[in-house]
Amino acid sequence: MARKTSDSTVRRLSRYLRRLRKLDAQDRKVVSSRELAETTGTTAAQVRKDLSHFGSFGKRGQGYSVGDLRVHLEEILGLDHRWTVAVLGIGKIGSALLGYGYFTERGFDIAAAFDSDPSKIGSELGGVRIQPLNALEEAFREHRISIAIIATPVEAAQDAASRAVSAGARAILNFAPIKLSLPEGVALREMDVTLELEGLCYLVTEASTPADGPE
Amino acid sequence: MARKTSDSTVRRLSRYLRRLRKLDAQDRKVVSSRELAETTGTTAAQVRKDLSHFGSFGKRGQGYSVGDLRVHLEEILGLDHRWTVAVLGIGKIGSALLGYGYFTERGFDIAAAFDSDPSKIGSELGGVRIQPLNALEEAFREHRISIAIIATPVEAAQDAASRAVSAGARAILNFAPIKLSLPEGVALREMDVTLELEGLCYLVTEASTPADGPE
DNA sequence: ATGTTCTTGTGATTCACTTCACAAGCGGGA
DNA sequence: TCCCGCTTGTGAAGTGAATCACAAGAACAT
Ligand SMILES: NC(=O)c1ccc[n+]([C@@H]2O[C@H](COP(=O)([O-])OP(=O)(O)OC[C@H]3O[C@@H](n4cnc5c(N)ncnc54)[C@H](O)[C@@H]3O)[C@@H](O)[C@H]2O)c1
Ligand SMILES: NC(=O)c1ccc[n+]([C@@H]2O[C@H](COP(=O)([O-])OP(=O)(O)OC[C@H]3O[C@@H](n4cnc5c(N)ncnc54)[C@H](O)[C@@H]3O)[C@@H](O)[C@H]2O)c1
Repeated sequence: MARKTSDSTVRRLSRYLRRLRKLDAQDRKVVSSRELAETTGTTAAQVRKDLSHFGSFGKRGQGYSVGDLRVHLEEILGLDHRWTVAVLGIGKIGSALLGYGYFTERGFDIAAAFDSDPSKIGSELGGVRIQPLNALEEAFREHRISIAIIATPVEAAQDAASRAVSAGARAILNFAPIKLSLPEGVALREMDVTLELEGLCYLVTEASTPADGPE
Repeated sequence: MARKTSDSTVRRLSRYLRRLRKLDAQDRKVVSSRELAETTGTTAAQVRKDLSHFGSFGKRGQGYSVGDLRVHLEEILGLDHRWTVAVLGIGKIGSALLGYGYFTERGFDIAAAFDSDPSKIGSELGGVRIQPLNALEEAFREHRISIAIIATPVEAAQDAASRAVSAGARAILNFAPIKLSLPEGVALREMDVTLELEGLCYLVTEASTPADGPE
């Protein structure tokens, strides 16, 4: 079964799942592609195409069973089990992540936190003890950590990421504004606030250029 | 001049600019599309296509002048002047943003911060005083704030965003995991950590399905 | 001048994602 | 049983972005 699902499809699937979990909590039994589309910001046809890529989960004339589709999506996305995560760099962003309660209920456990600053080591945040970098390899092995979140200063980010990968990380979520180079096969996503802000600037600027009138 | 630049192009332009600023600081005079591509994670042809959409800034056989191209990109992206930003919700994420020194050197000034918690109001963080929500309209007017960053709990996000828009915000950067509905013409970008994490889970899961062998 | 080398700018092409449109199918009512 | 309203699943068509490939041009050496 040769998958080749695009990033944008995966992002939408995540959104559908988020919605389905909410509907499930509200005891809704079925949902149509139209409703799912409206509440996640896409089109009904897109929803059906996305899902049809993995199987046919709906009933014609009726819609999708909220519970069933939820389970299917969790399986497709690999969210049918919990994931163990490590955070590297417990500064402003790292601390915020350790204190973010929502991760747990979404299936992510922050199992370890690392910092190079001796004065931070040993203290606890969000129930996680901050460890020195030399404890990294063992912690990754012990907790079978597969995802590392990089929240170090930009100069340290590449080293931190490489080390996490050597220790067994198979995916990196990077908060530092730098292009990481990682070995083939390691997944990478970026959270780049400045990049997004600059994108907004472009849109605002473009929208207010008086140069071109309507049409 | 009918622009219709795609999001992905704008994102790349931001990356080029980031690189150019660094090269400029290092006193590099010229750069080729090839080098720019390699250091930003794309292809030379893509770099040239992106730029050619706005004009021809290079010299054949030589490459691009770092300084000139930098200025052009700043102008294209609307980064040839400073932008004033407000943060709504000064909790874990909001505090991290107020303390993020890098914004200033990238042309963004956080001019105002708002929170609904009376115990936070009046205190200062990163040189910005936290204000009550009822000061929002005046502050937006006074500082001509056009970008609002939403860092409130998810339940408060829609209200906060709507209020910012009414007060004059033309762009929203949203950290809350919810689909905001905003009037036409207001730009929106999302920072959704959980969505990115879930995307990573999919990639890791997919990469390790033993089902399909190589090719 | 002429040739050589290098790199841009850009039509043409390929590729991938989105939208369209409709047959297939389900449930309910008469 | 047959019909009707509704929604899915999916080929086909449409759209837009990425890649290719090469002529045009710039500098420099001879
Ligand atoms: N604060 C923000 O709002 C914000 C916004 C966008 C991006 N970022 C990026 O996120 C990253 C972290 O930002 P921050 O504001 O939390 O920085 P910070 O300075 O508050 O924290 C960085 C932490 O990393 C630790 N550290 C340094 N070197 C390390 C190493 N080699 N291994 C492990 N830990 C190490 C430091 O001791 C410190 O505790 C930076 O790359 C920054 O550019 C931050
Ligand atoms: N902490 C994280 O690492 C993290 C990660 C991803 C996403 N988020 C999202 O970012 C948002 C903020 O998260 P946080 O962890 O900083 O939360 P938080 O609870 O630490 O802070 C929220 C702040 O918003 C304030 N607030 C509440 N209602 C408000 C209103 N109507 N107007 C203005 N301020 C209001 C609260 O007083 C509080 O100070 C949430 O939506 C969260 O889901 C947080």
